[in-house]
Amino acid sequence: MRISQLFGKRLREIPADADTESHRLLLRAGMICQLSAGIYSYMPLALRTLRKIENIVREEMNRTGAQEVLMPSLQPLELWQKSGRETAMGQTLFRLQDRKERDLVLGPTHEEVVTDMAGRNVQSYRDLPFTLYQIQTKMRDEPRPRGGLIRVREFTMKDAYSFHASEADLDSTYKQIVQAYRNIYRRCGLPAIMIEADSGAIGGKDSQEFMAITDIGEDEIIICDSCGAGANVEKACSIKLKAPCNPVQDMEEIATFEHKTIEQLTAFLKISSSQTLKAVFYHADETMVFAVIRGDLDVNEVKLKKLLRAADLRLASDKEVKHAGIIAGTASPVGLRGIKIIADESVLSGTNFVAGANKDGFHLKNVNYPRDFTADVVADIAKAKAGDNCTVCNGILRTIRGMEVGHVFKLGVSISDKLGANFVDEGGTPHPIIMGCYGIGIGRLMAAIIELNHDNKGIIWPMSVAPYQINLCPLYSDNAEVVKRADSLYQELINLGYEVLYDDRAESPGVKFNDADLLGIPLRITISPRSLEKGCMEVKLRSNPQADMIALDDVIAKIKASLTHTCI
RNA sequence: CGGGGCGUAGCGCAGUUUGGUUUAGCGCGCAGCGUUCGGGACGCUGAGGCCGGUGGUUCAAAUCCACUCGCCCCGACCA
Repeated sequence: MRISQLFGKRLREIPADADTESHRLLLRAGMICQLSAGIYSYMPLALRTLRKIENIVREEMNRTGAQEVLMPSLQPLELWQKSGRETAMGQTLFRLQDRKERDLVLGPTHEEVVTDMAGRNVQSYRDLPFTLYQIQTKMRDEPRPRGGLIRVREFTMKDAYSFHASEADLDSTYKQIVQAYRNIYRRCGLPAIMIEADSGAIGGKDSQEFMAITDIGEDEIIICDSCGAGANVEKACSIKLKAPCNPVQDMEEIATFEHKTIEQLTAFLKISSSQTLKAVFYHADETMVFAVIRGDLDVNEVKLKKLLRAADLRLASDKEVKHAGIIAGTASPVGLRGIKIIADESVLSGTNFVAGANKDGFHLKNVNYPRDFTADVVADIAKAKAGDNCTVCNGILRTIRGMEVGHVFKLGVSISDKLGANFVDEGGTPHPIIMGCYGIGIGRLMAAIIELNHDNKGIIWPMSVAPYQINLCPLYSDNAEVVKRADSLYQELINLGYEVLYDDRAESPGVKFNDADLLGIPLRITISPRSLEKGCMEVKLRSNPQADMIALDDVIAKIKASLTHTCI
């Protein structure tokens, strides 16, 4: 491709609305064009990279034995009502009606459609197992699109679904797909780690996410450097610091005046926050929930929501708190009646806590579980944090941020059961098909690759996903010898099957070099009168500041070697 | 949905507080000609705007008021 013919302008100035590096670079390189919030066109360079990523994904999926299909974006709302996920998806679902006023949705994902299709084509355990996948457009009315391609409303996703007669069989396919995912990230030049994840509203057993580690990532990850275990903070468990344990003493009321928050209370009483109990009130599906946790910890709302099996969980309003007879600032589980109490395990890991007295200006000293109060449920509802200990190896945990570039989980029968997708076993008994599902956002993967592969000049594409392999860069377009050499090398490289971006413009060297760095094509070949006088061309890797002067006769061999060497 | 910011030429911005000196400007980019050229060259000439939209106030609105649409960021949310 000649740059003079290439559609899409490179920008010198940084677009004002772009805050993340991948967004800025995608815009500056002329790769994407925004149509609306979270809705983008992919221009020729971007599409080439997307296609390469798709092909890597396709190869690795095919290698697991998965079969490619293509399912519709237009889906009857009815299917979503049947699966029960219409409400779970809420406003994220794009809805529309056809001319007969039948309700449709634009598919945000395809569990429903694929399960329906599987159900129609499976009768017996003999028809199982199989895995289907597609590379297709998803539409989600995200509340807040952001960061260019990082969170968008219309995007391409590879989504795969596996169908099994047994859990053991699901486990084995799951492992294969995880390996395929690792291969995909490696081949795309994107370091990604696998962590434990919450399976979300969809339910299911195991769930893992693949994360590209970057500060602009939307997820917080708790990670252990000693054993390598990692988990999304939504899911992470940890061993908390011990609170002082002393002989149990009698409970007594103490005046604490205006000291209401944990900070004020600990300063006033000169104790550590781990010697206090904190109360947090939630509104879970129309009922009030009172959560009790040690004062030095925070409630993990995802864990709590899951524990309560609540569709909706939010902090209770001041009004609701008051209505429940709770005095905020000195709320207490002691003597509380008529409200569901959930206690974090940490209430067991200390003694003689200071808790509220549910009486303005007073707190209770020496509160002990279960002597002084009991909970309906005692469970782990605490947020893991940096400095806690790893539950696997007791190492010290730390926090990093990550960008989700893949998600796999064991769905089980949650969808197939509702949609009546059954098989009969050897004995002729029907069972819902056991499922797994596996997703990779292709566009987001491209954005992640840029986030992790760039410098202050521009993108540094890994060879495997670069829009072109070679940037042919002749300087001084009025020099006949340069042009002749460049034209013939361009033709020769194309004949050899290489993908070449030929900078045939009459621009100054500075402009060409800067554009080359911005576009990030892995190999740059510079042809100039100066190098030709020495009987050479200049060969340079984008990832390497040094260029090599290569004798004309050796240039092709050098290019071949460089490409083989940098191909992943 | 809560909080903040922004809509003026393809891009980046000034002008808006205090309405009139603006025929609405600057830089980049764009077109033509010439001189240049190893890390975003220079000169000359030129094109390009219903100042997001609608309605008001006024002799007069990019500028004041009301409504509205759109975009970005933080939070909530996120199979």
